[in-house]
Amino acid sequence: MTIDTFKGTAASLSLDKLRRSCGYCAMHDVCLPAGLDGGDLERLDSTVRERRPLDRGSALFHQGDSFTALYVVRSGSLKSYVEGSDGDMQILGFHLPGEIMGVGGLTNDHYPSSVEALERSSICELPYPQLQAVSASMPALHHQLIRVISHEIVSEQAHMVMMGKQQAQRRVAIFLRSLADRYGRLSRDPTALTLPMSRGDIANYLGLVIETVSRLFSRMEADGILAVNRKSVRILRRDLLDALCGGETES
Amino acid sequence: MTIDTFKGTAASLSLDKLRRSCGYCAMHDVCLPAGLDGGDLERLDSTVRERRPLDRGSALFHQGDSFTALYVVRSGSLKSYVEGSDGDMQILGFHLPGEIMGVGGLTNDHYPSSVEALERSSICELPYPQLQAVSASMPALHHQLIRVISHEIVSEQAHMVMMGKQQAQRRVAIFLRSLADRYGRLSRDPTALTLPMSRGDIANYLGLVIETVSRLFSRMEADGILAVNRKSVRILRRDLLDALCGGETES
DNA sequence: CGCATCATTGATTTGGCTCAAATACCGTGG
DNA sequence: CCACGGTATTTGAGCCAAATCAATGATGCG
Repeated sequence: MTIDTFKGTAASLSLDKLRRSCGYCAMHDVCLPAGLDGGDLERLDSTVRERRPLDRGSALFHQGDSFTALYVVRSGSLKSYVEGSDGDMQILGFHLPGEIMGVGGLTNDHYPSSVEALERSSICELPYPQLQAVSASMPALHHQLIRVISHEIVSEQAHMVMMGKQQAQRRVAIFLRSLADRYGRLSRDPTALTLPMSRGDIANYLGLVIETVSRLFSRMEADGILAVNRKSVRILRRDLLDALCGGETES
Repeated sequence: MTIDTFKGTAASLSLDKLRRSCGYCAMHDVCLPAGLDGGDLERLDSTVRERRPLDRGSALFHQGDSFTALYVVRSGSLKSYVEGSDGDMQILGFHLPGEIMGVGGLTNDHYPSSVEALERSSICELPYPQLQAVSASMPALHHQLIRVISHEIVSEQAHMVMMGKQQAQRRVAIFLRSLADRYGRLSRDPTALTLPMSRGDIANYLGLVIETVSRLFSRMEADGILAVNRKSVRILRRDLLDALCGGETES
C-alpha cells in the first residue's frame, strides 16, 4: 500500500488508526473538523473515539441518560426523538454522515432526546471533557463547535417553519428536497434517494399520519415528480419538486 | 447612596455604568453571566454595550443582516420570526428578560431570522468579536455560552413537539404554562400574565389561526381556568392548565 | 368623535385524520 | 425453493377539528 511508504512502521494498528482519522475521513469537510489545519486536526483526532457500529434499532443514547459526549455520524443514519410520559413520540430529526448528535445535552447534564440507528451505522464519539480541554487551547475548534451547534438551531428553525402552517404536500416536498440536498453534500446522487426511515418515521417527523405520507408519495409519482419504490425514491422532476416547496428557503 | 461608599469618585458616569453592569443587573442569575465570579464578571461587563431602547415594532436586526453581535433582553419583550419569499411569516419565539437572541447568526455570517420589539425594550449588545476574545481566555464564560446556545436547541425541540401533533387547546395551554414559568423565573407573579404579543402573534407561533386562539381563550375562561381581559391573563386553576398540557415536559 | 386595528363570535367548508381493508414485502423455517 | 406469518405500505370511505368566511363588538389613537 502506498500509505506505508510515508508512514512506514507498525503496520496494521497505525494504518487502521490513520484510516479512522479525521484527516482521511470522507466526511472531513462536512464535519466538525471542517476548516481545521494539520496540527489542530491531529489534536482533535486524539479526542475522537470510534464506537463499534450500531445495529438498526439500537440506541446511541436515551433521553435522560447523563451527558458524556457529542457524537458524529460516520456512516449510516439515525433518528432523534423525544418521548412524552404518555408514550407518544416525536421525531426531531434524522442524522446523516457528518452530522452531529447530542448537542441538546450540553445545557443540562442529561440528553433531552434519544437517538437510534435506522440502519447499521458507525459513530465517532467525542467525549466532552476531552473536547473541552482540547478546544480550550484551540480557538478554531472552539469556534467551529459553536458554528456547528448554531447550525442545529437554524435547521430546527427551518423545521418549525415547515411545521407551522405548510400543507401536507409541501411538507413532504420540503422533506425530500432537504434529504436530496444533504445527499448532494455527501457526493451521493441527489436524485436517487434511499430512505432509511419508515413511512411512519417520515410522517411523525412531518407532523402527519402515515396514510397521508403514503398518499402524497403516490400522488407525486402520478404527477411524474417521483418514482417511488419502497425505500427508494428517484426524483424525476426537481423543478416541480422545488415548485411544491414554494418560496421557502431550505436548510 | 451606599454604593458611593465603596466606589467613591467620578459620580454620575460610573454610577450609571455600575447600575448597568451585569453584577447589578436584576437578570444576573438567569442570564449569560450566571455562574461567573467577580473577576470574570467584570471582564464580561467590558464587552457589554447597552443599546438605546427599542420602541414597539422596531427591529433589533433583520433576517439577512450581517451577524455582528449576540443580544440579551434587559427589559421588555421581543419576537423572532422568519419571512418566506412569498411574504408569509413564522414566529419562532418570544424573548423575555435574560434571554439571548441572535444565536442563529453564529453559523453563517448573517442572521437567519428577524427580531422585533413587542413593547419598548432595552437590550444588551454583546459584539461577537469581543465576546470571542474575552471567552477565549475565560473557560467558564465559554462554557456558559455553549450552555445557553444549547438551551435554545432544547427549547426549540420542545416547541417542535408541540407543533408536531398536539391539539389546539393543548398548544395554547402549553404556551401559557411556558410563559407563566418564565415569568416565575423572573420573580414576577406567574399567575398574572401580561401578554405583550397580539393574538395573531400567538396564533402564528402555535401554528393556529387567530380565531382558534381567541375561541380557546374564551373556552378556558368559561371552564374557570383563566380570567382573560384583553392582554392580561390570570391563571385561576394552574392544576387544570397543567392537566390540559398532558404528560408533556415543558421548556 | 371617528377611524383603524384588534378581538370575539357564529356559520360553513375542508384538509388531513380515523377507521377499515387489501396488498406487498421480508425473513424464517420446512 | 416455497409456504407462511408478521410487518409495512397502499388505498378507500367517511368524519372531525380547525380553517375559512363573515359579521359584530371593543379599544385605542389622532
